[in-house]
Amino acid sequence: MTVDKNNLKQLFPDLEEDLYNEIIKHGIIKEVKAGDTLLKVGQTIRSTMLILDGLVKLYREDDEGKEFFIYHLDAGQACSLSMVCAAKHETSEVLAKALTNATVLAIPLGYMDQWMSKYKSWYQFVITSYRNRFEELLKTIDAIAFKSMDERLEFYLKKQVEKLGNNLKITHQGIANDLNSSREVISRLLKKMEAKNWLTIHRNSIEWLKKD
Amino acid sequence: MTVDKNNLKQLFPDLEEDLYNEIIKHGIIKEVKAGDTLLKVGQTIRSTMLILDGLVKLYREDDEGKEFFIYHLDAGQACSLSMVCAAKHETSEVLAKALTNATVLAIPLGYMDQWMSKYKSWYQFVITSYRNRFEELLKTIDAIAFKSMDERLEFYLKKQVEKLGNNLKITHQGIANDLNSSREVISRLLKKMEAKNWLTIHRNSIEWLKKD
DNA sequence: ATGTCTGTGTGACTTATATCACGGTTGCTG
DNA sequence: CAGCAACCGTGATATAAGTCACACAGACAT
Repeated sequence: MTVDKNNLKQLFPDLEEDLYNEIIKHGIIKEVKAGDTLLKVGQTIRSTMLILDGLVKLYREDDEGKEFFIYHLDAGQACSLSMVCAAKHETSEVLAKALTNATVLAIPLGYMDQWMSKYKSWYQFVITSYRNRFEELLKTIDAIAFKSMDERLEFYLKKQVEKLGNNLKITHQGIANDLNSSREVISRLLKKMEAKNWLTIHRNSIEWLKKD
Repeated sequence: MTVDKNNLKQLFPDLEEDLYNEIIKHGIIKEVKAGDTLLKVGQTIRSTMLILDGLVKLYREDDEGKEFFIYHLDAGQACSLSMVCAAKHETSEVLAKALTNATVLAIPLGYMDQWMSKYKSWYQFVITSYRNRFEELLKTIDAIAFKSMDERLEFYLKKQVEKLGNNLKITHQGIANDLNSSREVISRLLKKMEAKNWLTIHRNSIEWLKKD
């Protein structure tokens, strides 16, 4: 995949003309396959990443390697963490995995700083990015602090449907991992939701029916 | 309380000379009393806040008004959320309360933008602030996603001790609220910790003994 | 078709946490 | 001092979630 200016404008509107040119000039395109790890916990970050295509999943990892899903990044978004870490030459605190084949644009960290003072739109973009990620994190906290498993499951499925469509190719075990629960619990809860006609369960997939 | 440059330099090192002058010139000092609310959920934010003195507690609120503690801000820190919200004229997502009497410096949001491109040190400060808050949030997520109540309580008490000293003036109910648990549970867990000589329980206060 | 692997369904059980219902203590206030 | 309110301790019980054990079903290779 290649990037041209129109392409960029669609994904990242409201940037300055010159900035698009710079991005095209200095950004390094990377293609990753579904399932690939984009960012490991503890990895030093040398560039900011803009998602051009595909869907990326962010996880938090615990000591024993259990992966807790925190949020998605999709085309037109930036990995705020990579921004902030990059700016301080620090290491990653999260795990990022491509859920689908994806294309990302890596911006070497030098430009990040430079553009920040040179282009007001870049500064706006970074700040907005941050705010959005922060909000996602707060929503995640709400879910685990205040909600029970069935509500969290509903919330989770809705997020998936929003990004991936009504037909989710996912296993019960996969959901359990993302929510840091266990397969049996998820299976039983899904059963209840099926009884309420919110969804239908198939092998290796779930079809979401509920509207609102 | 008033601010002079030396004062500022101690609290916020590594900023440019001119920037200190601007901060003093344009910042508005606000004194708040212990227990006061600095920021309500849903409130529109018009300025960025720098904490000059005292300790502020940040909460996330649920639909029924339950308050879940997320992190502290103390002197020398900035409310990142106020920064990001300010930049977009948006409303607050969190609740901030002064735990002690506190002094904050409000920077009208216009300067926030201006300084961002004018002073590299300001940009660095904002980004660093962000990163730190983000990390706190991730730690909070770790705690609730992966840990059990006793571990969370320990983690919580340690954070309090770090900020407030070994003698915590707090009730069991207060802790329960912060952790979104119930008084009885906290009482019982504290009992166990007392048996392990980690702390001693007094009426209205807890004395932390554990070293490491 | 046979075996094997992965995904799913389900009952029985354990455990952590929440809730209920008390009773006791401290300390303030009229 | 009486009375009240806030704080704390504790047993009984309820509930949600996690764990264990096992059975079964579809997919796929040999």
